[in-house]
Amino acid sequence: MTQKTDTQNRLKQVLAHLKSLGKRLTPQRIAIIKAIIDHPGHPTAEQIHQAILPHYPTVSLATVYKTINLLKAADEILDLEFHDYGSRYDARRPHPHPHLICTRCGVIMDTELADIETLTDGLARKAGFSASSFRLDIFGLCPKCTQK
Amino acid sequence: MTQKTDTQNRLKQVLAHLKSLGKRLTPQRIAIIKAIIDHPGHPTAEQIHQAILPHYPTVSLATVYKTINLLKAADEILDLEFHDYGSRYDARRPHPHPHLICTRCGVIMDTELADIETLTDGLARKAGFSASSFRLDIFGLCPKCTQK
DNA sequence: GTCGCTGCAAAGACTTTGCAACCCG
DNA sequence: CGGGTTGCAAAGTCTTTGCAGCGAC
Repeated sequence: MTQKTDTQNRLKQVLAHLKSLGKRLTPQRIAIIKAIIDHPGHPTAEQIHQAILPHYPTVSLATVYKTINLLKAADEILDLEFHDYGSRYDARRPHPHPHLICTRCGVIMDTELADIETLTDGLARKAGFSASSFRLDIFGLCPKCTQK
Repeated sequence: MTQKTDTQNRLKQVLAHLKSLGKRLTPQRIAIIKAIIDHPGHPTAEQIHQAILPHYPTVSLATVYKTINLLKAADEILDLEFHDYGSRYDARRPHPHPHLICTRCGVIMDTELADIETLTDGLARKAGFSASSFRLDIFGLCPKCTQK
């Protein structure tokens, strides 16, 4: 219930932002963005495409990529580029946050670390950098795979 | 001087490890590994290849990739996979460490953070993960690009 | 009605693979 | 000498791009 209204609000938020940027809200875009936000995990472009096909059988994978790039330009999506697990997207929480990746089953979990930006900013400043973003991936075994 | 013996020692260390794994030390491999270690920055596969060609004109890019994968399997190289800046390699310091990446000029700098593994291990444990590795990239502007 | 967007197919960048010849140990 | 390694070319994966037609505003 709360879950549902959350994703609905997030969808409205993203669509409003795109509109304010002068972008057109085509049915394809709305369907793609909805699919990304509704996905419980961190879907690949292919998975997003598959989720939409039942509703819009003519939507092409190219349009999915174009929409993802649109969202990236608007800072409304997080693009996790893995060579081993493909590019994964997160439009629910576009703000950078650490991820835990299971090297056995490939599951990706979100985490939070309150002072992470203080830490990365400090590291950057020491070297004369001005930090604007970060990415922290922690690889290991998830609870299920640890047991086995 | 010290710099030179450092890279020489590192080269010997890597070669000894490969030998202990039963791998053959071909001239190509030695040249490739030396080129990666001698490179002051974080070279691409292409840059490694170019660095070797004057000495071994017949070495193919495929062999460079194969050797890189050999080093990865032996945990003797760090593979920084960027979509925007290509895959970059670091055979000097194969142990994971944070990197600073300039989003304007593309320079990649090494950093150290003493308690980083305590931090990542803690984050992982909270979620029931057992961490084995990590990657921390901090994006921003390098000192030179900040000035401009 | 305009001009951005879509869908198709083709191109593109990067990396891996198949295979015959080669050569390290 | 045997089997790992090399070099070439071809294949493979993922993503982007060109372009004609379409449709959101």
